Amino acid sequence: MASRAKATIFDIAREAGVSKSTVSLVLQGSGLIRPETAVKVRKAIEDVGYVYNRGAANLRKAHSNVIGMVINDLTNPFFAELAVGMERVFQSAGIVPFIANTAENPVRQEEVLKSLMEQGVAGLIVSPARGTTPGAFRRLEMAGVPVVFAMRRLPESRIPVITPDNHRGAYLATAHLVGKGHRRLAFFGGSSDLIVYHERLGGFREACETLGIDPRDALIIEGETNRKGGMACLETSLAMAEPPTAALCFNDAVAFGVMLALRKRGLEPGADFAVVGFDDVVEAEHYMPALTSVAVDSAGLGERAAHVMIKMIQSRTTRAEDHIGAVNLVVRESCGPDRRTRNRPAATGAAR
Amino acid sequence: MASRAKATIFDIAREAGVSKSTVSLVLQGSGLIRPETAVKVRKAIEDVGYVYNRGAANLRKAHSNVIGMVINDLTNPFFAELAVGMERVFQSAGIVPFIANTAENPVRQEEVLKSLMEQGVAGLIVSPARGTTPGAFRRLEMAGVPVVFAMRRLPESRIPVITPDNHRGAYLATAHLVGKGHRRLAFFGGSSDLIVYHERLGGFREACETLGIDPRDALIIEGETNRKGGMACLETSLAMAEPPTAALCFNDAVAFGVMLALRKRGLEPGADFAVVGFDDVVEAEHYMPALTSVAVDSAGLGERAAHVMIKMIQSRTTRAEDHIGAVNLVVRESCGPDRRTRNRPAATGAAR
DNA sequence: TTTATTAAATGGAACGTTCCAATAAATCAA
DNA sequence: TTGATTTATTGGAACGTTCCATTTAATAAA
Repeated sequence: MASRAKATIFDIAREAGVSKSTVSLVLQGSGLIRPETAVKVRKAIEDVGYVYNRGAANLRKAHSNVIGMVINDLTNPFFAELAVGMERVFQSAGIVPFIANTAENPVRQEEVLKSLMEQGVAGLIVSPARGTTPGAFRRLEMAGVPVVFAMRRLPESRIPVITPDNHRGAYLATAHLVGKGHRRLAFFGGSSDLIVYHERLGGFREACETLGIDPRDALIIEGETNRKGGMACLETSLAMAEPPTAALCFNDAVAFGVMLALRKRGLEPGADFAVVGFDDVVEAEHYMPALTSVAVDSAGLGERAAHVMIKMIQSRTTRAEDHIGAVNLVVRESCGPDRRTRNRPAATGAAR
Repeated sequence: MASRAKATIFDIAREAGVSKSTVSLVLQGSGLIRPETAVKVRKAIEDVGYVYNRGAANLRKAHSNVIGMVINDLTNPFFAELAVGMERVFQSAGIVPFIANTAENPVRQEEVLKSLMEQGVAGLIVSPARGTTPGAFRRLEMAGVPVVFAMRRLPESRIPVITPDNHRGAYLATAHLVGKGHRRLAFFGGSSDLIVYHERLGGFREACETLGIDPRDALIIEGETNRKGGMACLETSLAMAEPPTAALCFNDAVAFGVMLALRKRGLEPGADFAVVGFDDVVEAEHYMPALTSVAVDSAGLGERAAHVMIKMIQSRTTRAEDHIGAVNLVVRESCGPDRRTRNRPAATGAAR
C-alpha cells in the first residue's frame, strides 16, 4: 500500500543527515562528495523509496535526455525495425527514446508533436504522416528543436533527411528484370502524394529508358501500399490487351499482394510472372516463393538517424547533412526469365 | 533561425498586457476570463512562439497526462496491434501514450521503467520482458503508480492483468485437430519460463486428456517462439519413431516456421500435416495455405487495458480486476484430416 | 447614493530540482 | 602559530507553472 507523499531530496537529506545540495550532488554522481557520505545518501535514497523528478530538474537544466520518435505506421514491420535501430544507439548514449504512433494521420501527428514538445524533448525523429502540410513543422523550427526526417521527406523543407536511395534501388531492380529478358514491365502500387513514390518511380523510368524499353511498354498503376493494393494492381494489369510479364512493386506488402493474386489465378509467381519488392522486410525471405527485393537496411538507417540527432543536439544546431543510405538488390526466387522471350536468351541472373 | 530564450507565460503576459495568472487561466481554458481578454492572450501566445512546459506544470499539478506503454517486442506485429488498440482509447481520453521497447531484455526494461517513472507518468501498461524478476515492479508499487500487465503476467504479483484466454484457445484448437481425426498430436515451440506457455500447454493437455488421446501420443517440444523455432520443432518431431500428424503451435510465427519446414521437405501443410497457430496475426490469413489460428483480438485487449488504466487513474487506486479476453478459432486451410486415419471417419470440421 | 454581490484579474507562495557563491573543515606552506 | 590552499558541505535563488487568497471593476439591490 504505502505511498505516502512522494519523497523528495529533502526527505533524503533529513534521513541521511546532510543537506539537500549534497543529495543533489550524489544524484548527479559528482566526485566532490566524500565516498562515505555518498553511500550514506544512497542508502537513504533506497530507504525512502525516492523517485527522481526529471520535470523539476529540467526546469533548471539546459535540456532533457528524452527524444521522441514519431512514426507514421507502427504496424508496418519496416518502421518497427527503424525504431529498433534508433533505440540501439540512443540506449548506449544514455538517452531514452519515446515512440509515438501517428497512424498516418496528420491531425494526430500534430497532437503527438505538440505533446512531445511540451514534454521538453531534446530532439525529434520523424517519419511524417502522409498528407503532412509543409507548415506542420514550423513551430518546431521556431522552438529550435532539432528534427530529422527518416524514410520520408517533405517538399521544400530544410530539415535533414535520412532515407534509402530509392531511385537507385528501383533502377537496380528494374535492370534485373530487364536482364531476365522481360520487355513489358509494370510499376505497381503507391501514389503520387508520396515523395518516395516519385523517387522509386523515377528509378524505374530511368532504367526503362536507359535499357531501351519502349515507354509504352512501361506500365504504371497506382494503388494502395498494402497487400490489397497489390492484388488490385495485378488484376488491372492482366486485364489489359498486352499485359506485362514482370512488375516492380512499390514495397514488399504490394509484392505479397501481387503474388497472392497470381496464385489465386493459378499462376506461379516467379515462373509465370516476375515480381520484385522493395524494403526487404523479414517476411520476404520466408515467403513462398522467396521474394526478390531491394534491401534498404532500415535498422541501419535508424542508427544513422539517431547518430545525426545526437550530433545535432551536442552541437546545438538545427541543421545537418542529408544522408542517402545504400541499397542492394537481394535476388531470391520470385523472378524467373520471361518465358515468352525467345529472340534473345535470358541473361544469367545472380540467383543463388 | 530565431529561438531566443524560451518564451514563458511572463512573456505572454507582457505581450498581452495582463498578468501571468491570467495567461495561466487562459491556457487551462478557464471560463473565468473575459472572452476578449482570452483572444488577446491567445494571440500573444501565438506571437511569442510559446510552448507549454508540462514539466513545470506537473510540479504543482497532481498528475500528468502521459502514460507509458512498455512493450517487449515491437517488431512482433502482434504487439504493435496491441499498442494501436491502446492508442485509440487514450487518444479520445486526451492522454498521450509513449511507447518504449524493451526488446525482451529485463535490464533494458528496468531502465525504461525508471525513465518513465522519472518522467512522472500517470500510469504504465506493460508487457513484461521474458525473465523479469518478480521484484522488478516493487518500486512502482511503492511509488503508487498504477500498472497493468497486458498479454503476459508475472508469477505472484498483485498487478492486474489483461490477457487472452490462452487455456481455452489451446483447448479449442486441439479439439479441432482431434475432430479432424488426428490422434498423434504435438505442441510446438515456447518455453517454460513464460507463463503464457503453461497456459497454452495446459489447454492442449486438458483437451488431449478429455478427448481420449493417449498421453504418450501428445508430444511436447519446446523451442524458440519464431519461425526458426518452428522449423526446428518440426524437424525434431519428424525424426521420431512415430511422428505426430498435427501440431498446435505456440504462436503464429512458430506455425509459419513449421509450414516452411514442411514445404522444404516436400510436404504440403494442411494435407500432409495439420498445423494450427496462435494469435491470428494479419499474415495468417494471407499465408499459403492460409493458417488456421486462435484469434485473440489484440487490438481489443489493448483497448481494454487502456480502459482499465483510465479507471485506475481516476479512482486513484493501484488495484483492478483481471480481464481474460475471449478467443476464437479461425478455421482456414492449414489443417486437413489425418490421412492415415481410416478406422473412424474424420468429424466434419467447421471449415468454411 | 450606498452597499452587497458577482465577475474578472492579480500577486505570492509553492512544487522539486540545479547551481552558484559561501562557509566550514582539513591540509599544507611558511 | 598563522595564513593560504584544498576538500566537503551548505544555503539561497532560480526555473515555469498552478492555485489560493486578494484586489479591483462591474453590476445589482437597497
